[in-house]
Amino acid sequence: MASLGELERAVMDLLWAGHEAATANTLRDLLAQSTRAENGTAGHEGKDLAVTTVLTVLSRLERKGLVERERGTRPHRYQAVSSREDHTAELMHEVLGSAPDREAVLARFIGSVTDTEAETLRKLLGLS
Amino acid sequence: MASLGELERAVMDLLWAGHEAATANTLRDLLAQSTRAENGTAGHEGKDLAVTTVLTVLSRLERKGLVERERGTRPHRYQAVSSREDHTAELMHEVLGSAPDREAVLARFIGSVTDTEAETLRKLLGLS
DNA sequence: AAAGTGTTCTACACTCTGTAGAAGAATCTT
DNA sequence: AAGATTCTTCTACAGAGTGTAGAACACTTT
Repeated sequence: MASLGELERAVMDLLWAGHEAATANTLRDLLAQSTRAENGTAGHEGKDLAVTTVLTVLSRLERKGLVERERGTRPHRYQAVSSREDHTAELMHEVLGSAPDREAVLARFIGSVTDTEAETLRKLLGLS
Repeated sequence: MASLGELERAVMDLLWAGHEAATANTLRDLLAQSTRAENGTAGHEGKDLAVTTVLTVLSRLERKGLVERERGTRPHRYQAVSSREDHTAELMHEVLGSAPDREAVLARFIGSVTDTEAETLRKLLGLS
């Protein structure tokens, strides 16, 4: 139910990062910037997308339930429905649920978690 | 890097379930069976796929690194590269890694885990 | 009302997936 | 060994999802 294209992902990342509601134009600019950053500023300057492109993507993200838009204000403002953390955690549950033997999956999962993460988990599970 | 179509998924499920290496034909039969099962045996009888269809899917799964084939034997035999549990756990890690703040994601994740699962996790982490 | 700004519709190319026929390769039969 | 049978590979196509954007329509502002 959830799988994002590259651009969709980039947009979500922006919305998640500066979590104020943003307009399509703002996002277009931010996208241009990040692309530019990736290519080390040299030549190849970040390809600026058309605003309509961004709008299309935003509509699709809205349809997917990841983005919400304020239709009241004139330049519509968009924002992520849930935080990146919530969304990611939800995804993890979805994946976990896709296997019949969840416990077994958890075992494997824990097996390859970093030490810090294990510590975090212990803390979280200890208090409950 | 991993996202399966419906049929691809069905094939993987079969390979994961009866984890002997299977031939395309066997799989085709099993697929027909499971489809039939789903539709309650009445009319609509499970649509039998062409063997070539199954082979195509298997090739794609091989390309994706999920399936391995024995080319020695004549009817080639296919098997899953890793167990469903390993694969699922790996996927979970992939998802987890897709967010910058893993610890935060883990917190949310733990927050909505069932009691049994929490218990399992505690055991695995050596609490209790 | 005209100009400017923003949004929706429509469209097209490309990739992925389901689906399978045609053609080529290996194996089995007699 | 030739023919029949079985299996695999190539090629193809349709439908969905995604990136991309122009054209047309709607709202604001002056």
